[in-house]
Amino acid sequence: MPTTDRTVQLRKGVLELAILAVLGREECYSIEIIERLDAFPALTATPGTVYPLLARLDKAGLVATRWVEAGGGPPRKYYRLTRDGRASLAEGATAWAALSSEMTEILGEGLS
Amino acid sequence: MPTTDRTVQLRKGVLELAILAVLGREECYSIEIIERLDAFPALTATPGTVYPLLARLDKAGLVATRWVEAGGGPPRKYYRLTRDGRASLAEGATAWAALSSEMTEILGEGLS
DNA sequence: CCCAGGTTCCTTGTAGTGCAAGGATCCATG
DNA sequence: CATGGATCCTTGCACTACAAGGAACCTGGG
Repeated sequence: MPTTDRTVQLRKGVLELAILAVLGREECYSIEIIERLDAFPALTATPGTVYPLLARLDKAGLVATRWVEAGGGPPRKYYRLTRDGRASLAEGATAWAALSSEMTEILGEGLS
Repeated sequence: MPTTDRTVQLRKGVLELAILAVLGREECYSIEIIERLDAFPALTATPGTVYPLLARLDKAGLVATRWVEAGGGPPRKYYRLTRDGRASLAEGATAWAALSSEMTEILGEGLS
């Protein structure tokens, strides 16, 4: 699915939550995160989107990082959730559930 | 539910679709739209958000407007969906369904 | 007659987000 | 040593949500 203008707008603010979810499962470095997201067509993101977002999460204390040497390339910066990050993920999942359920309802009414 | 920073971000781009859905059910004027949205806590919007959004929809040809005299106040500007607006609502509903299903999946994986 | 208040419309300025484009660094290989 | 791949990051633009505030219209009381 191409990145239409609509999906661009729909995804605003959602990517942060998606990235927290990816990191909730496993510690990852940036390009790994991008690849995991790429498995979900509606959540595909480019480095230009992901890097600033990770920097924001780091600054906010939701993720922590460590450098890991990698054979055949520069070291990789691994990101993992902090305690605050896990709490934020849980909160976000709740907020998402509410939004999702209300959108389903209003869309059901409107499409009649 | 207060308008936390998270819900603000989650809603980006979603309000347009919600408004199209409201208008899909019935022709409304601005304040009526705001009231309908207010019935959904995660979708509450202020006039400062809704007016520019309606202007964008009008400019894009997704809605059409007409003035209706109202006793006890200034005339009301009623908005209704155009054919393009209905098509956009249908497209948006599809995009939303995809996003929603993928978010549910990735959140399920991440919250383990 | 007029002004106070409710209803409706709209604009402006700020902060936050997604993204394309491009640049910098490190390592292995030829 | 130069080329290429992998990894990291920054900059600038367009778009969105929102708070704050302003303008026009009508009714009803003094």
